[in-house]
Amino acid sequence: MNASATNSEPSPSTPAPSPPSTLWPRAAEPPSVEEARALQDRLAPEVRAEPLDVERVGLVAGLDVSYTEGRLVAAAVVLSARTLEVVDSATVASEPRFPYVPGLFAFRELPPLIDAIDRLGTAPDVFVCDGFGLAHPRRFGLACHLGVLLDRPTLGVGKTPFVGRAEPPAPERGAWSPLVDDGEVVGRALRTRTGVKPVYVSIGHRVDLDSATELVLRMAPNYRIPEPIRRADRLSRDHLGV
DNA sequence: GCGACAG
DNA sequence: ATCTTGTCGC
Repeated sequence: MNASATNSEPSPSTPAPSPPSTLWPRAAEPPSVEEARALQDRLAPEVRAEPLDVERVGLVAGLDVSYTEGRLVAAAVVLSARTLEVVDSATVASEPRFPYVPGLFAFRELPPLIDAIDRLGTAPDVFVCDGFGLAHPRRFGLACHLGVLLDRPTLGVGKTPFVGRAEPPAPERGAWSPLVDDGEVVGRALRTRTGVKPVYVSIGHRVDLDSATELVLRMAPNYRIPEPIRRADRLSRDHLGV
């Protein structure tokens, strides 16, 4: 549609290249910090919140990345939503190609995570990310980015607050309070274990906050961190040799 | 301008 | 993320 919207140097005889930043992370070069923020602003309107029938979710994927001196291992672990048993998994070893910059987490972890997901032999119904989705300065955290990229349901689970504020939920498991940023509800502080500090849930794409909350609670019957993420964390760490 | 800042 | 021991509590 907007074929002339991209400003680039005149290229005399080169076939029109597709817009590189739009295709990221398939693009060869990582974007600059400025380009990365602009890309988030451009893609944020694509995010859709819609109800997800949690009863009918069969497979849930957990994603995480572990690091050690210039190396990283990304892991994707697929669990049966009903039994929480691992039915599939994949890892990929690589090197960080983008620094850790708060707000640009996806540009660091998405490339290896995509690779790991590509190596799966199953098609998960939902992807659970270690981090945030809508609860992000530009409303486009890692979980949103992955969801829009795959056009699949995604959600984020963070261990510490990033943006917004939430009252402490009641101490019982299942209790939650809205996570509000700039007058907007961007997620929930959710108690997955009675008497233990909450996790922070936000939608990524193609789920709504109620569905996300229900799913996270279901995936975390015994520990604070949802089982898919726990397994991905362990797998990536083991594969790294730490 | 200063501090805060997912993992 | 990672660097790190013991310790309080169910």
